[in-house]
Amino acid sequence: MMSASVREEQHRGWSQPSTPRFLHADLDAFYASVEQRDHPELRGKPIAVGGGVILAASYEARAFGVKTAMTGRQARALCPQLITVDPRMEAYTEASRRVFDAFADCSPNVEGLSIDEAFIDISGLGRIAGPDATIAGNLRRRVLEDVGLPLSVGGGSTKFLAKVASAVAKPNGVLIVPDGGELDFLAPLPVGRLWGVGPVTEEALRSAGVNTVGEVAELAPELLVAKLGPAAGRHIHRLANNLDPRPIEVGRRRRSIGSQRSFPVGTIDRSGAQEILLEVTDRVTRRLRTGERIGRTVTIRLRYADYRAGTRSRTLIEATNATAAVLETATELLDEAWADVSERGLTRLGIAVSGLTDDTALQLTLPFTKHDRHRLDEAVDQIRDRFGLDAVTRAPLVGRPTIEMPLLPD
DNA sequence: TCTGGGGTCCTAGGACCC
DNA sequence: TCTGGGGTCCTAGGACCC
Repeated sequence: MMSASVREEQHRGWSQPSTPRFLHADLDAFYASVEQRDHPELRGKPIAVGGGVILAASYEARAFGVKTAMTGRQARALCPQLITVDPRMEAYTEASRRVFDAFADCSPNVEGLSIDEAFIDISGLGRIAGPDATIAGNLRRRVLEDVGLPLSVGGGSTKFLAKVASAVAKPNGVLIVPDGGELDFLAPLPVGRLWGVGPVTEEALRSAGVNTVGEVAELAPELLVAKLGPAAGRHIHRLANNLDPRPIEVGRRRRSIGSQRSFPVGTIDRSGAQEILLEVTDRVTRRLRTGERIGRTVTIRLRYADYRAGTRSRTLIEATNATAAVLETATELLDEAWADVSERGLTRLGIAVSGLTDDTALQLTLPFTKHDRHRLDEAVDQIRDRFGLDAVTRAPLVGRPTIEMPLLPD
C-alpha cells in the first residue's frame, strides 16, 4: 500500500495544468562507439578504450563480461581477442559537442549530466513535435545521421523515470513510460536501479529483505530513514513512488575542479609527493583560469595503501586560481598529513578546489567581531559612494560575513 | 572486483554568531 | 554573567555516479 502522504503528493502532481515530460538521452558505450565510427575495421568487434584501466567497452566486449573500470589484465582474461585503443579525448569532446547541438535543437531546456548524457524537457512540445516516442525517434535518427553514434532514449513524467527508462532501453533503443504506467514499470526492477542506491545501500536493503523497487515503494518511509539516514531514506522512497519534482536545470556550473594521480604503494617519498602535488595543482589552476573561475577551499585527496580514502582541506580568506597560492596551502596540508601518510602508505594523491565563483568578483571573507561591525559598515558605505550602490554586496551577518565587490571594467 | 580519474551530494561535530 | 534556540560555516569522511 502507498502511504497517505504519498497518495496526497501524487494527487497534487496530477492536478498540475500539464504533465511534465522528460527525455533522458544517453550515448551507448560512448568512447568505444566513437572509435568504431572512426575505424570501420573495429566495427562488430570486442574493443575497449584505455590501456591499464578500461574506460569504455563496446557491446561486443561487454558480451564477454568486460566492463568499465576493470584493469586491462582482467579484461583480457575474460576476452583474449579484445582490441584495446588509446583514448582520444579531443575526438570525444567534439562528438559530444555535436550531440548536444542536436539536443539543443530538440528543446531549449537541456541539462547536461556528463559528456555523454543529458535530460531534455519536452513538456508541451507534443502539439508541435508529436508524441514523445516520435520526438525520441527523431532525436535518435538525427544523432545517428549527423554524428554517427547510437543513442538510447528514455522518457517519462519525471527525470528519474526517464533515466531508468533509458537504462532499460539500452543498447540503441527507446522506451517511453506511458502516463499512469509508472509504478507498474518501476515495481519489478531491482533496487539498484534507484538513483543513489549503490553497492552499500543495496546490501543494506537486501539484508532487510527488500529487493525490488516495488518493495521499497510500499515500505514505511520511517523505516528507510532509520536504516539509511534522513536524506537518503526519504529520497529513495520518493523515487520508488516516482515522486521526483526536480526540474531541468539549464546551465549548471561545476562546483569543484580536481585532479589526481595514482602510483604503486611505497614508491613515493615526500619530495616525490611534492612533485605530484605541483603537477596536479598546475593542472587544476590552469583549468580554473581557462574557465575564469576562482575557488576558496583547497582539499588534498589521499588514498592509503589499504585503499581507504582521506582528505585534508582548508578554506582560504580570498578565492584564487593562482598556482602558487593553491600549492602553498596544499603543501601545508600535506605536511600536516605526512606522519599519517608515512604510517599508512600512499597510493594516490590529488587536489580539488571547491567553493567556486566567477573570476569577475573580488570576494573577501573577513573574520571580525561585533565591535568591528561599524567599521565594516563605514567601509561598505564608502565603496558604495564611490562606485555605486551595486558595487558591494554583503552576505547576511551570520556565520562568517563576506563582502563581494565586482571588478570594475577599468 | 585488488581498483582510474572526473565529479556530486550528504552527514556530523565543533566553532561561532544573533 | 549565564542559558537556550536557531542558524551558518568549516572540516573530514563516505556513498554514489559516469
